Amino acid sequence: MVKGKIAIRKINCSKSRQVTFFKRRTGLLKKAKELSILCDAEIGVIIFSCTGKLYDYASTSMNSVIERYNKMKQDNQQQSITAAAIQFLQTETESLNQQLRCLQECNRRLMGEELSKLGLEDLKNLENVLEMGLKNVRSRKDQIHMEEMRELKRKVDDVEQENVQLRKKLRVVGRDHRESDGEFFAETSCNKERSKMSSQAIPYEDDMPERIVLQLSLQPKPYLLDVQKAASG
Amino acid sequence: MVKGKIAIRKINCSKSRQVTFFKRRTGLLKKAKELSILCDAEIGVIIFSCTGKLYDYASTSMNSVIERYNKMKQDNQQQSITAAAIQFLQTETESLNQQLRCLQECNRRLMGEELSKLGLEDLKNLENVLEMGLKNVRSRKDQIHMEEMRELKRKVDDVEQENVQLRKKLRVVGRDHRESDGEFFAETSCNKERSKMSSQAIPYEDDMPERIVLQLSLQPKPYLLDVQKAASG
DNA sequence: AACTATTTATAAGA
DNA sequence: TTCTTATAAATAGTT
Repeated sequence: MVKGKIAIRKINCSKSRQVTFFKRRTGLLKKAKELSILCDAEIGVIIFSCTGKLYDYASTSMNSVIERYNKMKQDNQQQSITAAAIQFLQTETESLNQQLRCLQECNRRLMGEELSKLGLEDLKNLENVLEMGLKNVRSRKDQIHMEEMRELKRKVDDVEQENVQLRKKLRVVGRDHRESDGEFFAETSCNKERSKMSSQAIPYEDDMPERIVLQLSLQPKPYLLDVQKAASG
Repeated sequence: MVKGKIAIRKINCSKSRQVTFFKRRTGLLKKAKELSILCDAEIGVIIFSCTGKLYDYASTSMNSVIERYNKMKQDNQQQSITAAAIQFLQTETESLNQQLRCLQECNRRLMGEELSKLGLEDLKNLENVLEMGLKNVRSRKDQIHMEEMRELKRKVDDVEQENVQLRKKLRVVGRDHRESDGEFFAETSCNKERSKMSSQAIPYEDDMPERIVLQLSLQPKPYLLDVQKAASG
């Protein structure tokens, strides 16, 4: 615009660009200031250089300007969306806390705690639920025992089969080599015992723990503490 | 500043101020645009006229400019705080959901569901917890029964006391009035029966429900659905 | 950063 | 608001 006007397009020469940026930036901010004073306007100017440096001017304060701008643009993201997000998250958090408290109460009752507020009808229901749960747990436990037994029985059978085969082979080899020991191929008492065991169920070993511990490994304590904190906070 | 330069102070004449505002505002926005293009800068200009009208320019978008500005000013309210709030709430929500899932799993197991993943050791613990819970529930039930019984017994005693008093009074009144019926004051068979009952425990009426309903009134279904939704969303 | 030739911006008036 | 015009300001290119 002076001494030969320039085209308004990005200045390629980095050095010139830097100088022009300095001059025009100064000019722009000066003009902004003058306008705000002359016309009693609230003005904010934000400039980021291509190197990322920030230059700004605000007649009042940038926060005031931005806030006013956001207020004016009702459909604005900057505020409306974040406000909505906060609202949503707050509601969700509240609801989750409520749900947690409810579940916790339920849990405690299932563990036989805090029963004083319950009426007879509730207690009867609770008793039924617990009985059913206990039945299921025991049933599942028995199932696991049965499976383990089946597995063991299968193994014993396998080993016995192998035993029979080995004995046959030994007999053949022994005949070829003219054995001298007549006892060699007789069944040992140990073998007799095993073959008896394999033909009937292995007895159920009921190793119940000494006394009840009211802390399930599936519900660790630290977790419960966190819940308490979150619910009260 | 032409045809006689002006001082940079608020223009008193409303008309002039308005005209100057128009001219300079146009100029400022033009300069801002040119600077952004020439020097590849990100620029945002926000102008509020003294009448409250908004004029703005942003080389990219005002949200982008404001966001970048806020990011640069770490100590800013506009975003840092809301961003932190959102961050916090999101973390909290996540944690609460996690806790809910955990508690739900625990709850289901206490109700004898989803046991397939548990090992023998877990099942034993669970069984113990359920036994203990059941014991507590039954104990509480008995306690309530006992209280009710005590209450009833007390009432019976009271009524009997009253009865005795009434009988005494009647005897006095009867004597005064020369009664003719000798049977009048004898104990009735009903009275005899009652006095016997009051001196011993009322039999425990075990009205167990027909069959188990796996839904506790203290854990309503709609609530569980909500939890599922929240956990999966 | 300073100089200066010019272009721009714009105050005042219409 | 827009146009005109005289003139102040801004600034591109150079030193």
